[in-house]
Amino acid sequence: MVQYKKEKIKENIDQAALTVFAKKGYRGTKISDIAKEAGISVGNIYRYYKSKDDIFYTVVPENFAESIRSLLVEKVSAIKEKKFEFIEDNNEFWLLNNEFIRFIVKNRERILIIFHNNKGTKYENAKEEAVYFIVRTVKNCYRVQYDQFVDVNKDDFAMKIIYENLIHMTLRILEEAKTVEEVMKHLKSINVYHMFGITGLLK
Amino acid sequence: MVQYKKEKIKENIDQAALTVFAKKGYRGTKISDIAKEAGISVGNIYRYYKSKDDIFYTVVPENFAESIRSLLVEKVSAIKEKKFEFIEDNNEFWLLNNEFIRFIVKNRERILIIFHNNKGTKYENAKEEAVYFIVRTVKNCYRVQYDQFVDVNKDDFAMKIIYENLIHMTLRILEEAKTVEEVMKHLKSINVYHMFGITGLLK
Amino acid sequence: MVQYKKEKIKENIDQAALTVFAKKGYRGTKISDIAKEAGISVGNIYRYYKSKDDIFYTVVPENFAESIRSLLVEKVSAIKEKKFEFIEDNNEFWLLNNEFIRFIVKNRERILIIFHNNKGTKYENAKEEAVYFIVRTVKNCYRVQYDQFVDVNKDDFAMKIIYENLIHMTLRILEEAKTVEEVMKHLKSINVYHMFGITGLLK
Amino acid sequence: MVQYKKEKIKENIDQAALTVFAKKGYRGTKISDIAKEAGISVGNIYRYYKSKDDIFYTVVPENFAESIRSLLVEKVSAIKEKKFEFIEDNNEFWLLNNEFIRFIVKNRERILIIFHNNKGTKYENAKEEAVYFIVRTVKNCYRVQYDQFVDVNKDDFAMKIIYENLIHMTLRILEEAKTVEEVMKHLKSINVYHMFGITGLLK
DNA sequence: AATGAATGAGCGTTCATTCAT
DNA sequence: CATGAATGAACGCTCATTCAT
Repeated sequence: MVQYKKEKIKENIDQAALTVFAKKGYRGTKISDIAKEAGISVGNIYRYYKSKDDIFYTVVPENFAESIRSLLVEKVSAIKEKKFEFIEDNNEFWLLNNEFIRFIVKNRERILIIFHNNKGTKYENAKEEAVYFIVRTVKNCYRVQYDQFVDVNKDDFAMKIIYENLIHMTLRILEEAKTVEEVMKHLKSINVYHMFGITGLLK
Repeated sequence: MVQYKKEKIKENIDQAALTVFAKKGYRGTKISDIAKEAGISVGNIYRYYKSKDDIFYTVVPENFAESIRSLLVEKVSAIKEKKFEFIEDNNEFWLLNNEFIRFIVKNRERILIIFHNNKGTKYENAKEEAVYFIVRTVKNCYRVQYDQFVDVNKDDFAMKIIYENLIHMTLRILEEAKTVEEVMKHLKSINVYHMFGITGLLK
Repeated sequence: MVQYKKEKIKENIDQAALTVFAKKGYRGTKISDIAKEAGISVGNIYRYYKSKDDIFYTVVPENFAESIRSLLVEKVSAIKEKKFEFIEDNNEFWLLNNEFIRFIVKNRERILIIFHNNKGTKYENAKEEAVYFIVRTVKNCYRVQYDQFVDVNKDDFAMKIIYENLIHMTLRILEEAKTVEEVMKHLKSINVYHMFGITGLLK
Repeated sequence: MVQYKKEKIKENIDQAALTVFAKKGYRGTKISDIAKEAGISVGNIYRYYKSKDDIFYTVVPENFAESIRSLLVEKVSAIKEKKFEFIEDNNEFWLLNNEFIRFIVKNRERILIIFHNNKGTKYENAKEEAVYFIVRTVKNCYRVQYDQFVDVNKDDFAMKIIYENLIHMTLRILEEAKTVEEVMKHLKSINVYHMFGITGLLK
């Protein structure tokens, strides 16, 4: 029972920390903000965590960041198997499957923190690294068109920017859309946009 | 000579401030960071500026932010006059003219600060406002297709995200490309990408 | 209990602030002086007050300064009603009534700060203004003698000095005498001195 | 010639220092204030003086403070020889002789600094000490009346206050009157006031 | 020798962390 | 255990003092 209560408080802190970190960023977040959000005292937080860093890397652990990276690898790799026609009539396209969406919606704060509000943390390069991997995968997937494009335009960097912003758009959707359905709808729109855009560009 | 030297130091501080503010944001920047970057002492900065705010709003003045806004208005409004065919064979398309590019390249840090690293400054809503305006203009430009799309998909938000990211991509290019030529090349790519994407989406 | 403690600390700070401000003046007072006098840490003061100014104008509020001014108006105006004979055999003379003395003794530091140690505060002109008012009142009271004296001696300034120093003597008494009785006794002496002096001068 | 010039600059600094110290007090005075007043550069001041303290105790030397004290001793002691009748028809009374007035007018800033604007300096107790001496002298002079008064009223402190304020009034006159004549005129008034006051009190 | 730009110690203030209750 | 008051290190800024020219 005591154990239960203790666990409950920890969860409150965790959720409060996620909320506040996602809203104000690491540096902009005061311990007192988290305490207020969690409905407990400042001092009590230190019964559960030994520092601001400890809270941060517990609620947004490095292995979660790696999971996201792996998931991205898996999802992006899956593109190879898909055909372009999927875009318009198939919801299974790219990232758009319920399981995945549910996952990112459930972990929206964590993801936003890792890729968006990461000033002062280890994740400052997270977005860059994710993009690097995605672009590499896309290269392999659309090798012919991609190489041709890059060869002709010498613009590997444009690809990087474009995929970085595909991530960015996804994050923005997570930031404002709260339900799986909403997120799904917006993601569909930006994926159509992206597929037409990237296909047109590589043509 | 003394005057020259003094002017030189001020320029050093300005450049150092731009560099550090663009990298660490307003709040993340310590006066000592700027001093170190400028190669002078902390106290000496206060011979040239009377506060951190003074430095910030001198190197990134509000009327510059307004210039950018006006320029965006002008540029985006110009879309109305253009036809889609311009995309592929005409460099005059959208933002792509030398004068404009040279301007944004010259002012890259300033622009990055206003739209990217603006926490704790008056510019916190700059990106949102710019996007709001652009979307409104685009609505008028592509009224029929736009209304149809939003009507069918109820996804005004996707449009907002897409244009926000058009800006974001431009900023990312500015962040990494240093020469007018590079910026121009990358901008062309992402504009082709965007035009195909938006046209495909609204179809 | 906690509430009690908190209130106690605030009172400690207030008293410490009054003591130190009265001794060293506003500018000469460091937050660390107040902290030391109050027996607490520097940072802790900021749990109770948000700035040095906040401390100052809380312990010496502007409306207190106005009360003093009003009280002086009232007391000095009362001179008109009194006759000179009161001097020697009547304690009701001028400022000398228990209620008033008790008030100024209770608020000794505050009064000293307002009229004596006011560099860098809103009260820099408090003494000058009080003197101006008193001289004006006295002029009306002793109009004939006063005009004659000033006319003959062209020495309005001497009157200003004399009343300024009547205030000054009162302040000095407050500075060193701690009890109502002591203050009363000394005030009586200086009032006798003053009445003989001013009467002799105007004769 | 160079020596002459150097001496001239030193005098400028001295005069500037006196002016500014008298106006703003020791702590309120910046080296740059003195430099500006002297019409030279900040750095140059350090060719003539090695610190702010050095300037201060050069322009207001401790032996000058002692001279003033001695002069007061001499002047106050002279009271013994005078009779009360001097008050009204004799300008030689007490401090009122040309030589003395000319001296204090000439050294007005120094005197004001020692007795008035002495926060943060060795002279913080100068006024108190001067008063102590004067009161002691007066005690001897008017021994009979004084002892009687103090005996009856137990108010040694009132005497202290009264003489302190005689000094204070003199200082205020020095502060605002610039010519020997003016100072003389005002001093006469306050001396009449004082003699009537003290005589009345001791009666 | 003169200038005024440069330095850094110190004060006011904030906030992560500790501790008395 | 929980609380929130207390602490002190660190940042923004000022100004006495030093130094390059």
